[in-house]
Amino acid sequence: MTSVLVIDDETALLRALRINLSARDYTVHTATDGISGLAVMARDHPDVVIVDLGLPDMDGTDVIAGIRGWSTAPIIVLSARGEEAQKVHALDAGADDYVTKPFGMNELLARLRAATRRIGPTTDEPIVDVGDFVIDLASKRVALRGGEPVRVTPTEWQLLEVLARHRGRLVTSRQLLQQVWGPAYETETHYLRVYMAQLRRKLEPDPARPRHLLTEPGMGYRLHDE
Amino acid sequence: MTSVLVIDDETALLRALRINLSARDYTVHTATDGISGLAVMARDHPDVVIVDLGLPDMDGTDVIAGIRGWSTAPIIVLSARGEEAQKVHALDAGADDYVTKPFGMNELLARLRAATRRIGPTTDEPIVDVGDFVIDLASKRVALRGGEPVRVTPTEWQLLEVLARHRGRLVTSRQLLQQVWGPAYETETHYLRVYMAQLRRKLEPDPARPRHLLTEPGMGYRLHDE
DNA sequence: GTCCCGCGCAAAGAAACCGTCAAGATCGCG
DNA sequence: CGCGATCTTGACGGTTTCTTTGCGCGGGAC
Repeated sequence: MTSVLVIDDETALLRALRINLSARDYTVHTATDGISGLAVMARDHPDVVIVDLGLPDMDGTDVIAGIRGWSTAPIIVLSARGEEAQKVHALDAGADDYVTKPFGMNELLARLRAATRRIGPTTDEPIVDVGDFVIDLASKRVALRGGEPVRVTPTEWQLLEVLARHRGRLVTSRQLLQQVWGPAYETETHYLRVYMAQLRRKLEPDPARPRHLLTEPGMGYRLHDE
Repeated sequence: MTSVLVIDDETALLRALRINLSARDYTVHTATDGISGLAVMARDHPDVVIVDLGLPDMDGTDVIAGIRGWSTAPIIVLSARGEEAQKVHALDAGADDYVTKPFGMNELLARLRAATRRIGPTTDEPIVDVGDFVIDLASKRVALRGGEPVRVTPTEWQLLEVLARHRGRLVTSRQLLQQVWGPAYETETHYLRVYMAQLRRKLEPDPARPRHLLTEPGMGYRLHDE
């Protein structure tokens, strides 16, 4: 999970950001002045920093420089003043982005996504290990426990991918058919049986008694990880 | 020296940027539409891209997506329209920054510095060694294991490069066609077969039974290393 | 106990896909 | 303008994959 440090002395804005960021599964740290902002930065090592230039105790660029002294975490600057010289100053001090108030929350969130995207694939866990076989979602590959790769057809892979993305949870037949074959095939439950059998034959140690590609009678299927 | 690609159909702006960037020791490439922009991008591999959203031939976000398919170079978007939805759209497509016209040249230059500063300490491995041959992405060269260089045509190279940048991961036919031939060729899968055969003839020890340029039937191709 | 529906299994024809060869078409260069 | 290299396009056979069909099993309803 990505953590964000917000340094701003406007408590209203601080609260708005806390609500919006928390709702999107960011961990939020806050500070209302430069000194404590730097302290929180040093203590919690957030992944991204959002800092207001108009802090009561320090000049904003000094805060940026203080962070840049030892951290390369992306810094997004907020400012009520949009003068070009100030933007240049802040960016050259080490800021990654500069947003002028008033700004739209969606824009800030998009810029935040752009900043976090750069710091690498901290995003998802693209490998699902269920015990007897391993699904690599990024590479689109499946391998048995021993490491031996397994060839799966496009349809088999799509089916497996949907199940893997819902690992452990039940996926209804309708959901699977809709995702793999399209909305028009919602009732063709027979396809599921055929392809599920093929996947089991390729992946399960004992296809007749599946341990991971489980049937939930009358409901759907579930990828059980061990 | 840092190289910048500017994609914009306003020749006045293009000239202004060329002058300003050249004066600051950037190498400047230019293009006036999306298609040629992507072509220059693929050919010259600039370090940073500045792209106008209002291009005559393509939607700006498609240009961004086309670049993001295989490159992580920073992208700065220019736009006459400053609507929030458009900003969000462009940033989520892969842009790093969004500047609304009219903008100050100093601000743009500062944002450019911020963008290039980030790619400074990149740990990119520009050489891909798959065992039987070696791909040098920086100097655009391929050589067999023995060191003997292999001549590849421009199209062959582009194809190989996309695969190399996704080394080990599956790349769908659509992705390859879009990157190499352009978005209009997404369905011409025949090209892939012809060129993949040529690459295999040149690079694989046994072209009939490829060990690295692998086909994933119905899905795409994969460059298998080691 | 019997019926019936959902499920697993196997297999075969149809359709889509892939590799290969080779003949135009096009481009760049001298 | 001519030439070679490169890119496009077409045809064909072999293979993989998808769809469809049929059959048997087993559990729950009655």
